[in-house]
Amino acid sequence: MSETNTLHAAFAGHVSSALDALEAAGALPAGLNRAAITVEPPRDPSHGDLATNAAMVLAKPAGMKPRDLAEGLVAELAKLPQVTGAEIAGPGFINLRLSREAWLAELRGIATTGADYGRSAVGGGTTVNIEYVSANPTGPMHMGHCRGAVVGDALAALLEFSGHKVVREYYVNDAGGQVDVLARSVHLRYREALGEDIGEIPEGLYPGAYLAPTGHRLATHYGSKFVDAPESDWLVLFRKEAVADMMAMIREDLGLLGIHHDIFSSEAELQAAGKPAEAEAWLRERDLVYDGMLEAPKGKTPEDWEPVELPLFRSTKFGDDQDRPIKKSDGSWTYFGADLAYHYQKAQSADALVDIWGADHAGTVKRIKAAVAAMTGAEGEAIPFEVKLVQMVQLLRDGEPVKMSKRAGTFITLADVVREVGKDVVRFTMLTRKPEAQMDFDFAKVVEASKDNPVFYVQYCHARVSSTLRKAAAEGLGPSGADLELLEEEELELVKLAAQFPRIVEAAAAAREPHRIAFFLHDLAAAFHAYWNLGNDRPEKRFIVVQNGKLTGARLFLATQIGQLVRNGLALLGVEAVEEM
RNA sequence: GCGCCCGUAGCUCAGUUGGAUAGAGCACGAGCCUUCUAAGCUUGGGGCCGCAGGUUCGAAUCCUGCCGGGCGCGCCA
Repeated sequence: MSETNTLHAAFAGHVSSALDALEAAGALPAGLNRAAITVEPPRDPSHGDLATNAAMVLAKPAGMKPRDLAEGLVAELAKLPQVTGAEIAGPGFINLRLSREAWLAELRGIATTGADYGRSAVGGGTTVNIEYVSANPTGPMHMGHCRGAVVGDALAALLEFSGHKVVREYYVNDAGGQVDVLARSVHLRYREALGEDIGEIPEGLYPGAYLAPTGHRLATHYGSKFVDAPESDWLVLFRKEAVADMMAMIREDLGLLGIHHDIFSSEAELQAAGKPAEAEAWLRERDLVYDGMLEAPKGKTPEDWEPVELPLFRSTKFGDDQDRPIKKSDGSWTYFGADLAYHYQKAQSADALVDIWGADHAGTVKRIKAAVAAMTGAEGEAIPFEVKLVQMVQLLRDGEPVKMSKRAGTFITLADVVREVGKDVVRFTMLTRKPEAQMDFDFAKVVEASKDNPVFYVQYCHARVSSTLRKAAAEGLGPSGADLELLEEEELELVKLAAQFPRIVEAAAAAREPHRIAFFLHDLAAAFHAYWNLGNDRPEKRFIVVQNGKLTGARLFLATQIGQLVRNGLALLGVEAVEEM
């Protein structure tokens, strides 16, 4: 792993060193908590290139006035060769201006590090397990699964880029009642394959035609031996076979999006291995599971409510609203009972856990967080665990909601959408909104070739760089880092924006928010296009100025690095950059 | 009834995890271009960051309580 010492990272270090110097000189008490100190570009560019709040953050614990502290810091920071201006502003900000050479050096740094620009070691090599998709193995993936799949996958790439080991995991819910339904549905298709007229698929079974091949396969393999056999003879077998086929289909769907998990964990195998039972015993020893009665749900009082004694996990002890059953009255495990053991298993081989769930499961976040806290926090700190909820996507066609009905067979699958608009459009679009906000996916808009469409806008930026380089090559010109001092103010602004990429990546990784990368790319593209447009009216501002080879070389060098940055960002999102449009 | 998410320009949304005078696109207004640097450009107006308190040097951001919208809520997955 190549660690990039980027300009922003360097300045965080410089501020820290300056504080060390003040401490050594006795001008600042030692051992103050510096966690809240930031070094970042101010919103208002007139305030300079970088600003730090260090003086304000430390003033109180140091028992000093912010300005006094700031003066000492300014004196230290002004010694740095890259700093051309350091001043105290507002309530105690320190604003720094950096030399042209400092920015040009960063531009060269992008060229040197290339595809690794933005990569960092902030993750410290810790292992993060990300569980995403985990769609029930009862049919092909539909658009409801798509967003979580993309967000999870982009997050995985982002965390890897930021110095984490990442495990991409899929939890296969192959043990519950819905896979029994699946098995029965397949049994019907099996009979169908043997020539029986099965008529209309009964209510309560999966009607999808995608089950027919499985039925046919079983018919070929087993003949008619299960046609009239009791369910107990075939249920387990049919369940297993059907799940295997469904998972093959789901993997294929995921492959269309470029998504490949490292681990597929089976709920059924987990149960067969006795993991939930182990967890229960462990929890009972600590009085975290007890036999008790659930209260009737409040608000709506169902007539069929009957209190039953069940083994309950004390999730209320960890912030949940109610204790939760881990077993049903028939003795089988609840989803939660198995999921609890599953999370414990994941925690064994990871330093942190992330789950990406659909918003419809929001109600169960507290209990699983409670479970992880209880099971991993028994001795020492509980493992860091986050559940990221992604909101639903509404499909639109020319502004009209696409009507879907599973029964009518008109639901749109993920494969349909990828086929229609392409993997890259799907992936990028899914990241153009923060995950916790609902989003519309309009088939017409996502493929529109206009600046209203962020996918196009960002790709166009990359294509423009490529076409410019092609055109220059035809003129015998190419990028060169030899005369970068010829770059002017407008070009330098572009460099300053580009140089923010590493901190955007770092912040996005820390917040587990890959969509920030997409927004940064859009900003970068906007700045690039704006610069490009200067050349419309002023030919001397174009990238290619034939009569000035040195200037052209410098500008092409800049363009090359912008293109590199777009590729780096898109790579994190799992989107391929295009050479032409 | 309870829980979670959301509420930012007319619309769709960002907002660097507490920073300075809150941003972008669309739409609207005004100019420009008639081109191959093509899938337009420049520029302007537009805000009680849902409301009210609180925390502190400082709040769109954190806390509390309301209002409004969405989702969920039993041993389903």
